[in-house]
Amino acid sequence: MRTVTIQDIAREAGVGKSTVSRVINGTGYVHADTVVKVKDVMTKYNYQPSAAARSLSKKESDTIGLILPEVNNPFFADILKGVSQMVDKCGYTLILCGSDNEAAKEARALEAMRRQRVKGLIIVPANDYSNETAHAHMEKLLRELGCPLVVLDRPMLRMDFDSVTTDNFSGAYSATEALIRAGHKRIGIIAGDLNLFIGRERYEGYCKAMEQNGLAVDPHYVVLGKFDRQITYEKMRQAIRANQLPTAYFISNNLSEMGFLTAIHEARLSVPDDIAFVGFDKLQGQDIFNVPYSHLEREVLTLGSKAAQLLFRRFDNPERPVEKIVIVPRVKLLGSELLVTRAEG
Amino acid sequence: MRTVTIQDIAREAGVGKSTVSRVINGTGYVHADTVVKVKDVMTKYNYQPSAAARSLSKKESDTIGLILPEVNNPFFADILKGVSQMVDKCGYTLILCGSDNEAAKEARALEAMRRQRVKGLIIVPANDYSNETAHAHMEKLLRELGCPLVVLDRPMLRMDFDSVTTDNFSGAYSATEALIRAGHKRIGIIAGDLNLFIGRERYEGYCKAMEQNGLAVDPHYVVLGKFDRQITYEKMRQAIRANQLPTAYFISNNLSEMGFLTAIHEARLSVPDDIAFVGFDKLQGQDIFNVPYSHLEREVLTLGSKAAQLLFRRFDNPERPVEKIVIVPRVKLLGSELLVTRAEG
DNA sequence: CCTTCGTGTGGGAACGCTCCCACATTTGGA
DNA sequence: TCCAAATGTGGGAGCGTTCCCACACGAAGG
Repeated sequence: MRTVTIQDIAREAGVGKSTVSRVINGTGYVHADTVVKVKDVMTKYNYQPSAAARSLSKKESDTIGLILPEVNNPFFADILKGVSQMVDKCGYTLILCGSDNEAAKEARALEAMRRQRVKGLIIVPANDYSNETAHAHMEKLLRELGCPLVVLDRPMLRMDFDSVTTDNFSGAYSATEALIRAGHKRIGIIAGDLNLFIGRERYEGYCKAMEQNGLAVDPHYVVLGKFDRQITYEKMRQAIRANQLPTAYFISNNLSEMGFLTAIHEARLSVPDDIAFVGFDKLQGQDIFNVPYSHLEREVLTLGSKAAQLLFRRFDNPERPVEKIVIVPRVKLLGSELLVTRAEG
Repeated sequence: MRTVTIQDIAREAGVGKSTVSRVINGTGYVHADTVVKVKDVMTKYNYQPSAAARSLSKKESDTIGLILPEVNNPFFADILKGVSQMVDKCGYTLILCGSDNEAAKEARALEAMRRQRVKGLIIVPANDYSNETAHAHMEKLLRELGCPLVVLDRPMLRMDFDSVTTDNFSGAYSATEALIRAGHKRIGIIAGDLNLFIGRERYEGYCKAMEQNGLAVDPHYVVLGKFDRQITYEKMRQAIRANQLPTAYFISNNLSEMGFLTAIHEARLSVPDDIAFVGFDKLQGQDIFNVPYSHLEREVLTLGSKAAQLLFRRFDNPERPVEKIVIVPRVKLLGSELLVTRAEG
């Protein structure tokens, strides 16, 4: 039971394969009657043209590659959804690879994408390659790709690629400022991994907001959670036991937030009476509990679909100038009034 | 700047393209020196063979298709992770499509998979096709695929395909039984969509456990949440307002659980003192709150990787008998002692 | 009337691989 | 010593498309 080819369809319909090709692609002149006849035969044999043969012949595939650090992290899953929907809507096929945040796996994924001759690639880099050598290596890999590329979420320094990223600095700044406006003076930060670009940006946004408002950053209130749930949990336990808590925290990401909350609940501290906070991105299902879990909100699905759109726009016009879209997260206060009551002198 | 082909490599290395092909695939006889020479040239030119040309020639691709109802639902995201890792590990490339739980989109995804000539397909059906016509149509589509297939999570009746599914009946049964053993007599159910197979199975498991233990199913305690968060929330509000609560619930899935908890917290009821429950699948981050959120646990990542393994085993031996793996979820009680205190006379 | 253009159609080369076959060289056993 | 097997290599057909070119026909314009 061989798979049916364009030749089979042509023979059955009594036409040449060129005509069938024209019907499939809707190109050139074909008599209306012929179109009907050919389409009938295609339906009858349930024919689907081979993408491999087509892309070999056209020297161009209809696939879009996507490389994500972790496919089941809710944040990346949302990005995936956004990309997937847009890719699907525009008639492309999605090839997905996970890098598990490892440069080696990422390199392998890039090789797979090259073998597949993807028409375009969207990548959330495995890390931010702030190290010069690693950065140069990655840059080389991306250049070698030979297809349009969109860098998503994690910025790559100095790279003139299209990108969709978040304004981490201003996000952290406005989150911290919101706490200050609510009357807090002693504000801490659960910092992320300061070796990562986004970790530093968020830290600096926090510092700047403090400084601008005449508040000092107290090193005792800086918790190095490294974007990790377990680490954050342990550091927070320490801080609680040492009785070294500020009145509020800016928390650098959702995983740290989970570690933070676990420690807080364990110690039977209540939010925001004992401790207030604003987190970067919301926790899934946080709204179940009628507790004021303020956070920075960004349209994550939109991140993904915008990246895909950027790619398609580059297909249409390869010469257009590099476009860097920056998403500014908004502060969403779910318990602002409670925050105010916590204000100190 | 053309992409470099096997011919280019052959010319540069001073050998025939057949030899290069043998080096790439590690087949046949090639002199050790020649291997080194060819590999050097490939590295130098950063050559990657075209997957399209290869699969056209071999009449077989190295891609695996995956169709999921919702890519950003944490449950399916975990499945995706499991599949992705296994597919990657075995040197295949993953093509992903989302069906958004719509039969039409699913059919389009299947067409894409056929065009891509995927070597195998893993599918979580958009719905359970309990309707005869819909079922027959879907069955036809799957048969036409012409490649090995694994049905995942949602069983398709009467279909002799390899599959990995959950024993929903016994899961619901043991969850209900756990509540009974904890001393509860008045036990309700947040039922899922009873038009869906898994919804019915879970409902029947609950009924059976009640019956076997001499307890009656009180229709007042049957909440039809349809696996939907909002619907469950509203129905629960009603039940609370009408003061028609059992002492415990079996909850059919994680979305219902979210709706349930929202209503419970809103009414300031506490778990498990006012109301106890066991849910199907755990809520992400539920362990943040030191509250006894008992649930049915299943290794979701494993679901995905097992499906991939099943597929690969069928590649190795197309004639092997159909294998149906059934995962039995385990009851995980996080507050069993508290449940007991709630026991009635 | 012949030419030109618009419309409709078919054949063949090319895309970059794999795999079969042909052939050359070396090795080893009778 | 000779022949067969093992080792090593290259060429060409074929995979299923697209696309260029050739061609056929009728209508319109000179």
